[in-house]
Amino acid sequence: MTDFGEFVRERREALRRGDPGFSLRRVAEKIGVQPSYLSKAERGEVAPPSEATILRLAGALEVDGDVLLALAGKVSSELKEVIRRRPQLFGELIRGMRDLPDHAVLRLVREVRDGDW
Amino acid sequence: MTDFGEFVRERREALRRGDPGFSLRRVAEKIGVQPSYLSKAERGEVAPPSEATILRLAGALEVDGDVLLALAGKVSSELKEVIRRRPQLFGELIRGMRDLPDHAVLRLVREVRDGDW
DNA sequence: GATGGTGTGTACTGGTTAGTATACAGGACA
DNA sequence: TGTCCTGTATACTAACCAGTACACACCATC
Repeated sequence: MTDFGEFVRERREALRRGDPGFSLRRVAEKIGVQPSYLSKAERGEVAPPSEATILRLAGALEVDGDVLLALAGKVSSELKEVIRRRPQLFGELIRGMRDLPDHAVLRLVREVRDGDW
Repeated sequence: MTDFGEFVRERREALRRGDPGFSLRRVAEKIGVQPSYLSKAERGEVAPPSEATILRLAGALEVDGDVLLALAGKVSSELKEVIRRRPQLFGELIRGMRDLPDHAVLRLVREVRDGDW
């Protein structure tokens, strides 16, 4: 699960090349944690932060929240909430899509988005 | 979140009307927990059990695992795993389906099931 | 009236989560 | 040379999680 840390560090350093405001300390301050904690999280020395902290971090680093959560081995509680409301429906749907290729999933995404419901 | 407990108790008592093997003690034994713990879980005095225990309980009571997990405020880690693999795709899909009526979701379920991929 | 079943109350626990607080060493630059 | 910034090491913690262990009181019924 240290993909999370690697990703964050690389993303932050990349941003920092263009803006010194992305030092570890400044980002830590922006998202409201101790610099030592962010340091350890980036190096995978501690488990990834909580969902709330990850989402603030995603905001600060301008990356997709769901992606950063996934790298941390988590799923947004917003998505879980949707599933929890209709568990059998979403359970079957998601299990059914497990092995579908990306393009097939994407087709459904679009079908839903441009929904003719 | 005591819907979980109520549901379990009612389901168990219903089953017990036809089969005395569904006493609290016997079910607890079957799923491998202490009777006092199952008692408290049924009355909502403790938080719902872990995912693994809930799934064994669902098996013992012959109910859908996803449904019982949902009543416990959880989502199967199997489903989370599917989402975690393609977070942006599934993130958008699920968010997009949040407010769709059941029949629309069901249509997609069928579309996936009878997949013409 | 003991035995065996039922559910429940009380007390405790080891491990995990999500961090804080503080001190430290190295480099830039004035 | 001092001071300011960088990242990191060390030590600690309050709250929560997922239970266990055991004793208790209440019924049946033999």
